[in-house]
Amino acid sequence: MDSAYPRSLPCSEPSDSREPAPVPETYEPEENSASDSREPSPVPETVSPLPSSMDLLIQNSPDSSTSPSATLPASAENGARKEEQPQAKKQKIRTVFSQTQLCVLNERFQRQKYLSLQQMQELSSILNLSYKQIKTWFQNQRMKCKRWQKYNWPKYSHRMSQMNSATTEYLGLSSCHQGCLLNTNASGNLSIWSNHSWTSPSWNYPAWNSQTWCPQSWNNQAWNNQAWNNQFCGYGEESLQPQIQFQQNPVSDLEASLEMAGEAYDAILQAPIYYGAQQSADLFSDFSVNIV
DNA sequence: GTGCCCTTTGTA
DNA sequence: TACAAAGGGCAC
Repeated sequence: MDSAYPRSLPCSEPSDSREPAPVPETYEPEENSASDSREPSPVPETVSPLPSSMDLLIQNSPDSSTSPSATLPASAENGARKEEQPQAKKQKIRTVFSQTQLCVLNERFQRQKYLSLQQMQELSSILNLSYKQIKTWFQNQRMKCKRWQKYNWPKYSHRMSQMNSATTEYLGLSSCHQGCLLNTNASGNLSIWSNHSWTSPSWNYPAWNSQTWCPQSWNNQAWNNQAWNNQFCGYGEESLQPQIQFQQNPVSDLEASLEMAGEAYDAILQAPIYYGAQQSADLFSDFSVNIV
């Protein structure tokens, strides 16, 4: 039944939803080719916030859709190159993004649902992910948002006037498995609070149970003002586990990376622009997040 | 021709 | 069961 979502969604897709795409995505095939000039670093084993070793493989993850010949990355590269058996379906590798990666991605997504090629590349290099992964992630996030809105927003638009009940309900259905907070305290420490494994007793969409962490960057007023706020307001700090903490060096690796990007981190600092001064104050005060 | 949307696949 | 990635169709 929900097999077909309207092409124009409530998710307020930017008119330029077609992704600026200054450059054709044809790079994909090359993704694993030597001409990876675009891919900052196919991902070497340099940094690795990556939780799973698989990630390294993905970096070269070929885009079968465009290049059937592009096959197994790294591991198989041993010359074995499973030589794309015409019909050999490439094995899927499920990437498990790290908290850090998710935080940055989410932060970015909150601000921008569509990234240009360059922006994605930036992110990919910062996070040590492939462009394709970034792209896919954003794609998935957009879809998640759409579905979330489609299935849940109506309810909230309804309760707009009933903030309290909306809060309760939202908390009941929001499961931010991937959510996390970047906590920059007064002392300059940056920590990431993750809220893993929150369950959602009452989620409406089957496939959505827990993979939804929907950002507030939608033009949707109701969402901006309520849902997002509520998403966090209800979570006591006890439910937030510090996943990463950069205690001594204010300029942690992550922070440094973000600064290099000049965007992601900036996004954090600019968070208030999404809410009103008051809203952001309320929102963050609940978590003792002091943005300096 | 290229990229997005949506569905399906398949691993963790 | 969650969710990243592949597959297919469609719009521009």
